[in-house]
Amino acid sequence: MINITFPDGNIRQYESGTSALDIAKSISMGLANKVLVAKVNGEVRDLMRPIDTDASLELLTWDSEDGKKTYWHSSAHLLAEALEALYPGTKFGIGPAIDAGFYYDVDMGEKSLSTNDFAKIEEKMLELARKKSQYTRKEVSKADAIQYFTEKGDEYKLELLEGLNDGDITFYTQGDFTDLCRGPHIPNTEGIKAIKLMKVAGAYWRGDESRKQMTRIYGITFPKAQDLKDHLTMIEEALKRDHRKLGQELELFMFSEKVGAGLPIWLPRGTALRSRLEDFLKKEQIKRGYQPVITPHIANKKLYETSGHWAKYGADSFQPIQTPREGEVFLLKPMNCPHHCEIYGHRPRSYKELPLRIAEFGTVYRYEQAGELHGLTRVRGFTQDDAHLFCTPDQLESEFIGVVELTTYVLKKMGFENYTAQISLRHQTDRSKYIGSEELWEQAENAIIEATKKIGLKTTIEYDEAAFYGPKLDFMVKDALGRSWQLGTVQVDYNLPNRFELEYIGADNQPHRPVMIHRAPFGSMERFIGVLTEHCAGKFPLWMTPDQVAILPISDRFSDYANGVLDQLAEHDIRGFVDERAEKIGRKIRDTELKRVPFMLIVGEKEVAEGRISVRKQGGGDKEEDKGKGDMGSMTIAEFVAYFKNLIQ
RNA sequence: GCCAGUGUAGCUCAGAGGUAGAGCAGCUGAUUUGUAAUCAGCUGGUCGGGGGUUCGACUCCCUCCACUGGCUCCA
Repeated sequence: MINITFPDGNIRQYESGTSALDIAKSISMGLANKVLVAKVNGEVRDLMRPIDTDASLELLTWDSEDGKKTYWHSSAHLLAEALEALYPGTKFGIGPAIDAGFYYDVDMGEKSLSTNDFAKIEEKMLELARKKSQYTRKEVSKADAIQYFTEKGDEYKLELLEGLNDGDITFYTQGDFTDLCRGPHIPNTEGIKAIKLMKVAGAYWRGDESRKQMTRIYGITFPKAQDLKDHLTMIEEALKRDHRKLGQELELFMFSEKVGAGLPIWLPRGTALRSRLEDFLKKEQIKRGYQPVITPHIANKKLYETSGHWAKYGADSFQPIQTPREGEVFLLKPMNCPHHCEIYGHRPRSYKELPLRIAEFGTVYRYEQAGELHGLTRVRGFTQDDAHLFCTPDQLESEFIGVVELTTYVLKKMGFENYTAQISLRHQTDRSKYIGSEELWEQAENAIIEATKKIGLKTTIEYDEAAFYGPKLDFMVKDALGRSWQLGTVQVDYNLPNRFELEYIGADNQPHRPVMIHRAPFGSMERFIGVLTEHCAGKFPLWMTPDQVAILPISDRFSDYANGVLDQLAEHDIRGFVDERAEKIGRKIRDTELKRVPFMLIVGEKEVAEGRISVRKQGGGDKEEDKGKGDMGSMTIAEFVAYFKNLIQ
């Protein structure tokens, strides 16, 4: 007999060799029907596998992350089975579960798959699912595995096998499809009821651009049709928050083919918003001892030869600017740091003036690949809220911590709670992409790791995400569709001070090399505002929103009174406009709601007579159930100003 | 840059080998209005650019550009 411990601490005895599914059945048939996979001593395993030692057991259903992942991974196998049935000769790469669904990378030879083929594949998958095929696990020797895939002619699986040890190899079979797979899987295909293929994409084999591009098919499945429906509705809702859509509707920014791809143009309302963010940070930086500077948008090529940017990115950048003078070459500024290094180095520096913090809202230009451009979040010309801190090695930690605190403060002030602080380190083995000595890199990496530990910042570690001159601490935030973007960044750099031969005279009267911190709390104004827009669905925090109030006269007889109200509010730094159109009040309210103006002040006969305003708060959006919820009744102007000020703090 | 898709009026979209349509927006007029769309009339498009096939192309083919979703990249 074996002792099985359940998550609630309960212990029950079973015969050795009992499967998790049997155990589930012993508890209730309802559970047995729902359970997808088991967690045995912390390891996720097939339900059918016998348990032969004392163990802790968790029975995972659709409600758990691991349950969903297993279900989706099994769905990927079902997709593969369907593809093999419909397109014989298809070769298979990998087919994992992802955050929402799964994909399979396949090589279909000459066949070019498009979304038009989806219906047919989905139908096939459903047909196969209804056969209730078991997912059966089989341990195979490496030799047998190689033989199987050699006969099948699947070179991708053979390549995957190369990386596996004999004795460690398992096959899973459901229906007519057998796959090399570690598992685990759900018991059978019966529970896969709702299937939707989402998109096709090219994906390089093993993520390597130099290798074959395979066809990646994304899909998602659910146990109930309603779940799929809800999922699709959720995506639709998310698309309404897309900053590209809202940016157009709210007239924040635009693009023009004539100006060029990836070059955002800020409209008046967007500029107002952006300026407010800039002013906020500028003020904060002054408080914290930063000195604003301004540097030009182009610089001599020599500057970037010194910094290393020319060697690293020159060929893939906007190409050099020639002048009438032969041999004279300028580049559009891709980064501000070389300029700031020049500022540091323009005269001898004493340890007494360190840390030196110089800040610039610096606009930079990078030739991002055409397929990469994306609204405001990936552009070719953007403004970094950049600063460079030059300090002694002793000051590094406290400066670093100060910068992290500023960044988290800014994020909080903007209403971002769900960000990840990611330590971006070098590639674990390939060191060819970086400049600088091993020793300096280690120093920089340790500095980041130690400092974040010290302030108790929760971090994740990602390899192969460092800048070419140093490691980074990146603040990652997700957009409406769950895509992750880097906003704020803090980077410790020992390399550029070397390349620019920066020095300070220490207390010992000897020259020393400063350490440099690059940092940008927003990251770039463009990306930040893009992601911010999606987070608040266009309803920006009151203090930064372009128009805070709209004054809506019931008819033009009350225009004078309305304008008087506007003037009075302006005296209290409350900004807005009067809607003097000859429209009904319902119309004015609707238009104002769509513009996401936080407050509507309605004035008519009654208000004029009493010297008051009727206040309506912006509703929850264009939804029926949110309508009519915002009426706050009547106030005096002074009451409204007090209420408003209190909201802003 | 690569794979797949899209491109019709300012916006959202319909249409289609015989020369383009709706709603909203805009303009004009009427309406003076009480918490999410007042009514009427009018204007508006070399159907993304270029090339080809055809008696005829917005429609079919090629190519370029832009955009969308991924991949790779991201100082």
